[in-house]
Amino acid sequence: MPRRHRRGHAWWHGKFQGYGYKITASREIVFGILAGSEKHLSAEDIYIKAHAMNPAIGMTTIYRTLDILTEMRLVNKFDFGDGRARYELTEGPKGALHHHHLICTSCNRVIDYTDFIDEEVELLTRTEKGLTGKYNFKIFHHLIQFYGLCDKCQKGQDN
Amino acid sequence: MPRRHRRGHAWWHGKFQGYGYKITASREIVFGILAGSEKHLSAEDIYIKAHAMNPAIGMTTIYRTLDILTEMRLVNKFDFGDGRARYELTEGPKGALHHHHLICTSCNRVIDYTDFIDEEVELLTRTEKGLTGKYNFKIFHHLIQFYGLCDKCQKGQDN
DNA sequence: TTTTTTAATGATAATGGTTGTCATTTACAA
DNA sequence: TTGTAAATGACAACCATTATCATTAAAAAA
Repeated sequence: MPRRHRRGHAWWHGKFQGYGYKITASREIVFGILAGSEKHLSAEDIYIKAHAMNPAIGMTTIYRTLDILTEMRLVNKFDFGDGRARYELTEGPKGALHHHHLICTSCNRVIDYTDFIDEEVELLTRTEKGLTGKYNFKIFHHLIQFYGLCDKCQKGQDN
Repeated sequence: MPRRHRRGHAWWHGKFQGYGYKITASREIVFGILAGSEKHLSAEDIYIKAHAMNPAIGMTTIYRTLDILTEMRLVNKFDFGDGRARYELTEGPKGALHHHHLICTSCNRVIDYTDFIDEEVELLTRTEKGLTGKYNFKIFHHLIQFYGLCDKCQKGQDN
C-alpha cells in the first residue's frame, strides 16, 4: 500500500479542519455508516457496524465522534423516549431530507413521515424568523414529533 | 383529626379510579406539585418538594407516579437533551396551555414560547388528521422544539 | 367498623447508556 | 523525518431510571 494519503477528500473534511478536528480512520468510518444508512441509528448500532469494519474501534470513540459531529451540526441527535439517543445525518447526498416522526408510546416504533412537509416548512420558516427576532435565539434545527398509538398497538390495547 | 375521608374529590380522582389505580397521599402530593408549578420539573425537582412535605416519600414512588400520570395522559414527559426527563401537567386549571420550547444547545436553557401558536395549531390539526388517516396512528400529543443558541451563548461563543 | 384482599410503598440493589481518566498511539505541521 | 497536541481504547465511574421484595395502606367485602 502506497505511503501517500490514502483517502479522498470528502466534502466534510474541510468542515472538520475548520473546527480544528483531525480526520481519522474512525471518524471516516462513523461518518460513512451514517451516510450509508436510511434510518436513525443508536450509538450501539453504529458501534456494531464500525466494529465489523475495524474491531479496534471502541465505544468511547463512537460517542466522541457523534458528539463532535453533532457540535458541527453535521448530525442531529434525537430522543424517542426509549432511553437511548439516535443519530442521523443532517443532510443526505441530495440536501436535507426533511421528515418528522410518529412515535408509538406503547411499542416505541418510529414512523418517519414526509407528508404535509411543504406547508409545515412554510410555517416553520415564519415561526423561526419570528422567534429569532423576539428572543434573539439563533435556531439551527427543529424537531417535530407526534406521540400516540400505532395501528398494531391500538388493536392489542391491553399491553 | 376526624377519622372520615380526609380528602376532597379532585377532578382527576375519577380518572385514577377508571384506570384501577388507588388514590394515595403520595400521588396527591405529586399531582399537587405539578399543578402548582409553572415550569417543567424533573423527577428530582419533584422529589425535593415532595420530601419537604412528607419526608417518608421515596424517589421510587415519584417515578412510579409520574409513569402512571404519563400513561393516563395527565402529564407530558419531555426530553431536553440534558440526560433527565421533565414532566408537566397536560392541562392547567384553564385547559391546555399550548406552548413549545426553544432549547439552547450550549447552556441547556429552555425558553417556553406561545407565539405563533394559533397558526401552528391550525396546521398541526390538519397534519394530525392527515397522518392519522394515512398511517392509522392515533395521536395524543405532539412536541415541537427548536434547537439553537440563546442570546447569551451567541456572545460567549467560545465555550 | 372490622376484616380481607391486593395494590402501593420505600429501602436498596441492579441496570444500562453515557462520560471521565489516563497511558499509548496517531495525524499532521514544521 | 520529527515533534507535539489531539485522538484513541480499555476500563472505571457516573447517574438517571428500574427491578426486587418485604412491609404497609387503600378500598372492597363482610
